[in-house]
Amino acid sequence: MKRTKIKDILRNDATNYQVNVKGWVRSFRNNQFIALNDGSCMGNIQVVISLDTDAEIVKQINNGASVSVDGTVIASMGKGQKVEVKADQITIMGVCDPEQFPLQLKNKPSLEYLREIAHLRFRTNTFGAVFRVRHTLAYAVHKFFNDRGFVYLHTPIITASDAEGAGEMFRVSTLPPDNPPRNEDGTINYKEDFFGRCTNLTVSGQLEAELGAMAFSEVYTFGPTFRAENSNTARHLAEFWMIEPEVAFNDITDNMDLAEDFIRYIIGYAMEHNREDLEFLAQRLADEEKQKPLNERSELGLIEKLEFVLNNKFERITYTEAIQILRDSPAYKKKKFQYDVTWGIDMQSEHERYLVEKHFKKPVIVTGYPKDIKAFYMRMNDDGKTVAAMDILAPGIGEIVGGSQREERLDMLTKRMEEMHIPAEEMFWYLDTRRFGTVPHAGFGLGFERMVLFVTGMTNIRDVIPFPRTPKNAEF
RNA sequence: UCCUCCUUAGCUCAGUUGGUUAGAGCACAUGACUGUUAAUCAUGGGGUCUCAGGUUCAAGUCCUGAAGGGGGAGCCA
Repeated sequence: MKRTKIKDILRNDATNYQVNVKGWVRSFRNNQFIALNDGSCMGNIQVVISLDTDAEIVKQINNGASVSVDGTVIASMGKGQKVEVKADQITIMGVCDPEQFPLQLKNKPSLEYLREIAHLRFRTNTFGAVFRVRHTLAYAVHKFFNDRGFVYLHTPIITASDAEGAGEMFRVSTLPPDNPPRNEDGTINYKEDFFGRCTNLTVSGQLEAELGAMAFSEVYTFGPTFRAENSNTARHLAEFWMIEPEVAFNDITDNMDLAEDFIRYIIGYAMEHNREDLEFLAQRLADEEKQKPLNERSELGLIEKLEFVLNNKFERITYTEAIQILRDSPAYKKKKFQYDVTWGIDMQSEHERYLVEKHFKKPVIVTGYPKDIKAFYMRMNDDGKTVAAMDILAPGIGEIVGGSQREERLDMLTKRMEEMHIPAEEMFWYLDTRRFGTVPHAGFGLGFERMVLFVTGMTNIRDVIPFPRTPKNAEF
């Protein structure tokens, strides 16, 4: 018989039909009742086995074992579930030695412990929910852009440009690490390397996406990104997924509108399609918050927070206004900030958190940053001091989006590159877009895992990517 | 990378001022029960107190160092 997904049995009330279900045992009670889960949804189906089931088989129905059950869906005779499967035949597909199985669900294993057994943690309610939501968000990303006529552009994973300046990169090389060929001055001779030059894993697909936007008008990338920074925080990964739309003819305001629509859309899509998972995660978060002192708890539950974001426009302020708000704040006057606030500073997390979590209590888009703290490709404003950058700051996460209108004027761009010591010769292909039919354009980068954090209410980025890569950690 | 805290049974955690044989719940094993809902009940096994040094008559407990992890910061998405 063809397998029926547990989700499909649970979501309709029909009874008295034959099914085959397959899955993993979550709980076995009273030598009779199996809570079976196949990952298709949060819920388990209760399988009832007959009292005369072979004792050898009963013995093998342990937590974690995989079983296949032929039976009849009936209205449940017990409380706690509407329907259940009365088993005619049960076979053990894979035994699971309870003495060795490291995942014992009844022990309330901590997130930190589960991270050490990341290969098994999908079998928990929490991670089941997180990764179903992650999937839905990823699907919604593609759907959003596809529905709006964007071209999904696969930008390279391996790049030779060392001019992006976005932090430390992972080198890609086939040279023998213990004895690489060297130039006369002792430096490594990359001419003998696989690509004939020094290459790295990408830190951003933006520059290439801009090339695509100069032909398709609107493109986006969604792929892995690598940063070799020694960042040990709950918000950083060495390997993460980034979404980078790039749109010709858009200015900074269009860019903000796009980012806001996009974020709202994918949240709404997850709310619609993963309601059960999100409700479980909301409850999990609420339970976790009960452990915290009152003043550290969030005012809104997870669902309420997401609904709030869906129903309220983001606050839009300029950098200059942000600085003014901070300087006028009671926190500043009482000298609560560790770092001083003056125009020109790169805002510290304490400043960003104050704006988002205390002052506005919602996502905030900050525009018009001083040119000196932003990248070379951002468009110079008429004041000559600020650039058309935008960061979106989210409560609890910090910077979730970083974007800008790009400098489309060749003379301005080359001037900025000179000032910031970016080698223009190596970037001829980038500058060519400004030479041959340049147009105003804008785009942004959104850290996918940070988005998943925001939607699931999880607090450590290592718990929203299946197999996290962080400094000193590349297990699995 | 910096600051700070933590590391005791398979998991989650107690462990008093340094003092006899280091405890609990869950998990696990054996048995009982059989419409259970993290099933329940009884019995039982299970410890290099993270590691390496040191102080002391005596160290899970105090000191030094290392490793791993958490929280915060920086860098950023």
